Amino acid sequence: MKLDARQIETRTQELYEKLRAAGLKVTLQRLAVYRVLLQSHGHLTAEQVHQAVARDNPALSLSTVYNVLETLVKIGAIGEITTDGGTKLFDRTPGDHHHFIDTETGEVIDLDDSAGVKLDLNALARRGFAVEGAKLTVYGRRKK
Amino acid sequence: MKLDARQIETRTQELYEKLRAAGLKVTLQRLAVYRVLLQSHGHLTAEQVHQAVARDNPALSLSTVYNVLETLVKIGAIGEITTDGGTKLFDRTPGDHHHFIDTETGEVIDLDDSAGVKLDLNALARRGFAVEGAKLTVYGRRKK
DNA sequence: GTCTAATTAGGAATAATTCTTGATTGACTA
DNA sequence: TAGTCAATCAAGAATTATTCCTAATTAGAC
Ligand SMILES: [Mn+2]
Ligand SMILES: [Mn+2]
Ligand SMILES: [Zn+2]
Ligand SMILES: [Zn+2]
Repeated sequence: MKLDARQIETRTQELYEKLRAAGLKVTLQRLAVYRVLLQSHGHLTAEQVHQAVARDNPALSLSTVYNVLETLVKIGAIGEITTDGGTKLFDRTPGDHHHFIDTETGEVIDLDDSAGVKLDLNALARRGFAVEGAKLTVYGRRKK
Repeated sequence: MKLDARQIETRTQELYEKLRAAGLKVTLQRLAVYRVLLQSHGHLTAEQVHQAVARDNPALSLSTVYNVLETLVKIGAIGEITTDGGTKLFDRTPGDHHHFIDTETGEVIDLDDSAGVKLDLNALARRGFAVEGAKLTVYGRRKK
């Protein structure tokens, strides 16, 4: 699912705020990398980000992409997930949320609250596990 | 949680059967690597397996450890998980199951059925997702 | 015991990520 | 608006986990 123009605008404003709040500079490189993620389907490798960024901005180096992505993760502007194969993906959406991975296409889809995943970890707490967070990955095929 | 001697014996028999069923040879290296995992707390990196194996078997090379682990995964004798940091861990227990990761110690603990995790994915199916499997990772601290 | 395909040891190759360093620049100041 | 400087960036080297390659060894069939 792609974001519409309005959502991208809102998220871009948020980036300015988060950078300022962290005392970091607003640079062309940070904006470019962030926008690539916002405009994507949601989950990209560093290399994919670099390629997409390079279309408009061929001078932006891969190590800068890594640098910027790390910074954006640190200030909570984006997220980061690691798939079973070990591939690291940068995630348009920060914060804990669940994923569906299509076993045929490899596509990664966010499962937000409306997706209807019911997860109850209360019994864990009663057994001495202090739960701080949880990540679920569902595998299968998306029909139609 | 470590396995007791009886469980290790049973699992070792299973390895013989799985290797035979797959038409593969029973080698000293395969037995040694498998036993290290059975005797561990459950989840080890390839390097940790190599170090543990090297105590009794210093000639067993790291590339053989990788080879053997891959074979054991392929025949379903062990499992493989990738943590959020990207670390690949080989898992004494094959098949889909959930994990708890202690955010303080890094320890990985299996959550079997008795742990009381309740997961309901039926609503997903109604929304066009054909579920084949699911992996949950819970983060937090184990008390006491 | 012989034979042969499977397996192993050792090292080279690969690939993703991180590190290092000198050049560049965003943002504050006057 | 220009000066200043710490923050940031580009480029490439280094690192590290994993995979690949190949000649020597060996399990298991006969
Ligand atoms: Mn997401
Ligand atoms: Mn397990
Ligand atoms: Zn996501
Ligand atoms: Zn496990």
